[in-house]
Amino acid sequence: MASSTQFAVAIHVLAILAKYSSEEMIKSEDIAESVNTNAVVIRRLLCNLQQANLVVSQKGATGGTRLMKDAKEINLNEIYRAVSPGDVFALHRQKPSQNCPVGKNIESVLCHLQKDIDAVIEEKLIRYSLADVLTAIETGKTMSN
Amino acid sequence: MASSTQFAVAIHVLAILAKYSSEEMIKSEDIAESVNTNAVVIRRLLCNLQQANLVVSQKGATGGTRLMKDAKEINLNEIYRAVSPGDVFALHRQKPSQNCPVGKNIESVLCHLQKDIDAVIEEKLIRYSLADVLTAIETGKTMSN
DNA sequence: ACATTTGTAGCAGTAACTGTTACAAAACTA
DNA sequence: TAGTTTTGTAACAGTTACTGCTACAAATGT
Repeated sequence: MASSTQFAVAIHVLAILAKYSSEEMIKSEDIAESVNTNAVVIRRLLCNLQQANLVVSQKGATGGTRLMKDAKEINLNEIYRAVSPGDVFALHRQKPSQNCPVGKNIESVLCHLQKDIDAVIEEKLIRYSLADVLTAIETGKTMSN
Repeated sequence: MASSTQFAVAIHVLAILAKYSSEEMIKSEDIAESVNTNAVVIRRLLCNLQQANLVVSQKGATGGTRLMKDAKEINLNEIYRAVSPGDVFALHRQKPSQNCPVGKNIESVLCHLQKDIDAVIEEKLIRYSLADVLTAIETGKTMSN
């Protein structure tokens, strides 16, 4: 799976904002340096996070980005959904043969399974807050729910 | 995410084998027709399933593939691991800056989170058997654990 | 006016997966 | 033994998605 790094980077970005943005707006350039990527990649990601009402950005000379709410009030599921990394597994590319009893009905079963797995991921992620992540980063202890 | 269809196709293939292979070995060509893809794609997948001891194949004129154990004895986690669809989300491509306190420690936090999510998926999948899938396909009822 | 920063379009490079052809190896049939 | 069938595997083209980059308009403060 050529799965996306967006969720990982989003957590990284938000952790930086949680740690520093209460004092001043943080520039995409500075975030990019910590993440070790291009500033445009960060700005693209920040657009998604803005749409999810997790951060606010401001243009101009003194511009930058800050968290829109307290790190305790942001859970990892919100972040996950904000960057919409798609499903855990993909369904058939080509529609299965409708002549085969199995092919005819498997799609609906797989679709339900997909949602089922998605739900357990959500249940897990919702228990962790951005503040928990920051604590784990600062103390070196693992998160536990 | 360009995620793989392999898990979905694997379930499809195994459901066909569960339904039909007790009577005779099933050819990759016939499976491919139901899945609506090329026979080589199916054979590649069957190789993985063989390595996981889920199916047995035989070359030659009367060859084909059949399940290696009863559909009740195969759970979806075994199938998921057999086709190893990678992780739910990817970690950073480029190593984060080790000069930034967040960048320095985030990788280990994310890695733990990855394993954490992987574990809940496993817990969920392990509760469903291939027989459950076949029942859902044949009755139209959704699987519940 | 000028400098700075976000927002966004557009493109190249990379990586992964699917689909296809081709053919060797194995196993049965006659 | 010769011929047929099927798996196993290599090799390659096409597609898709993501990342990284350049460029520039729009906004904002000095």
